[in-house]
Amino acid sequence: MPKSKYHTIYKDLKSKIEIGDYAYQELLPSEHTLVQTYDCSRNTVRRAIQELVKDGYVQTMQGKGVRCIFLPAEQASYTIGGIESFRESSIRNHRNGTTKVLCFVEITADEKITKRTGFPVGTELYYLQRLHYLDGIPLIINHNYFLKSAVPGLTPEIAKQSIYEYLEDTLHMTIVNSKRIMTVEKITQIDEKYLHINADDYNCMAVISSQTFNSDGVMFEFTQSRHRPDYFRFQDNAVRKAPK
Amino acid sequence: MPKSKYHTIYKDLKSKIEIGDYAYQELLPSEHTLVQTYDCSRNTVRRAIQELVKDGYVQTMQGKGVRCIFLPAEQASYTIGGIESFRESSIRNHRNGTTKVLCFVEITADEKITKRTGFPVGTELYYLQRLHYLDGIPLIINHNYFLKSAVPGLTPEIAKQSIYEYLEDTLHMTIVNSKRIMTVEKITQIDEKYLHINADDYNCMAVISSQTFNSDGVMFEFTQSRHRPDYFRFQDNAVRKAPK
DNA sequence: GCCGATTTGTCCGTATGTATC
DNA sequence: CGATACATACGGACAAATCGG
Repeated sequence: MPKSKYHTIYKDLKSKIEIGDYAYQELLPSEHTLVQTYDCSRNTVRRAIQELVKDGYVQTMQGKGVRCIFLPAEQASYTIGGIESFRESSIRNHRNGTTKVLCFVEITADEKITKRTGFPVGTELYYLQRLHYLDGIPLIINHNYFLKSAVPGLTPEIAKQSIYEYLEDTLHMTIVNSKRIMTVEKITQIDEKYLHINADDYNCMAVISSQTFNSDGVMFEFTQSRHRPDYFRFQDNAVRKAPK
Repeated sequence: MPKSKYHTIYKDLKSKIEIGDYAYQELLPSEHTLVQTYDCSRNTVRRAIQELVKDGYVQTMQGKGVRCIFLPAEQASYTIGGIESFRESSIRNHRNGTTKVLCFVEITADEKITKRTGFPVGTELYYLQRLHYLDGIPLIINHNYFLKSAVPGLTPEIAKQSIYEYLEDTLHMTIVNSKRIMTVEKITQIDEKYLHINADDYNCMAVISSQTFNSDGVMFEFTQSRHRPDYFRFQDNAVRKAPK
């Protein structure tokens, strides 16, 4: 939705890089040049470049310039990265994603749930189990805990489509950030049953546990995503901070 | 190393949050107030806050303020996150890390290596296998490929200590960013042998493949890190971008 | 509902520092 | 050494969202 100037420039540069207008290892035009190109201040150009750095598209070098380090990813497998709904990443990867709701109940957080999710004891929650298929193959089992007060009117029908679409488009919630922990865990009987994995083949799952916050600073979701290991691929770009 | 004003403010606010001066869900002082506190411009304060957002420490809300969303992590297990050497993360987690060099050879990239690492065919490389112990337990096997021309004078002795220390302190290289892909892969005989894992117990490993760039825009390292699944824990904070 | 005060978001122009060539 | 390029910092202006009266 951001139609700000810096965001426009960011998108323009990003697409130019993806198209190949700026090749791998090539220098982008200098900030001064970009200021003239986009008729804006240097701060605005710098902000756009900053976003590209975060994406791992370019690298700034004081005194030298801004170098493109974008390499088109091998889209062989299904990749995930930022905060995305299953539906969004399906579309981005040009796949056909569908969802089956295995379980949809209202629960109240007890000690055990509190320990796992971080919701205080007594909090009213929706608990869902959902199975995500990609091109007909069951890949992911999600265990979602949603804060009932923040996500009113959730139904199994919505859960079958896209909950994030409902939150953002209907409830006008803004999803902001997500703390995630990735681990590898033993396969469970539920995993085995729904994902059709042979434990002789793989006896582990890739697990992403996440706490997600909205723009009111409320943690409204805790989710444990259990991924079939042979289809799991998580991409990331990290920027080094000088130690100390 | 950065002794800039915004970095000083960033560190100060960060430590205040970690100490608990600003509690979970509490609002930080307004930008205007912070400007007076630190005697600087608003831009400088905003930049410091921006860093805290990236760290997942705070959340900004237009018209409301800046909310602290920092929760002290359960440091039960060994967590990794940003670009860090094994030595650095050992220290951060208050553990005793040691390294054993299993293999140290000079090789030239062939088709197979090129496909895996992204180094062009014919590139001269150091190839290392290293085993990392934490408190005496073998946890990680690293397969490192270093660009020989960018990392001259590397020795097994250095590899036993910290390669990043050598790169940064001795060669004065600046490590900038790292593209990482996390997957789950089947355990190999090498893994089994050195990490003492029983394949009946876990037959998978958490694998992080990374391409790392220095400030010259040169990809000087490709590494595959294979982690014992029962000790693997990767932390992350993602910021949602509006879809489209 | 309106209005004004507060707070963050965007954008501009300028000046100075630092690194590269 | 000077020219170029990015990094830091300042101050000001207006927009957008929020909140209280």
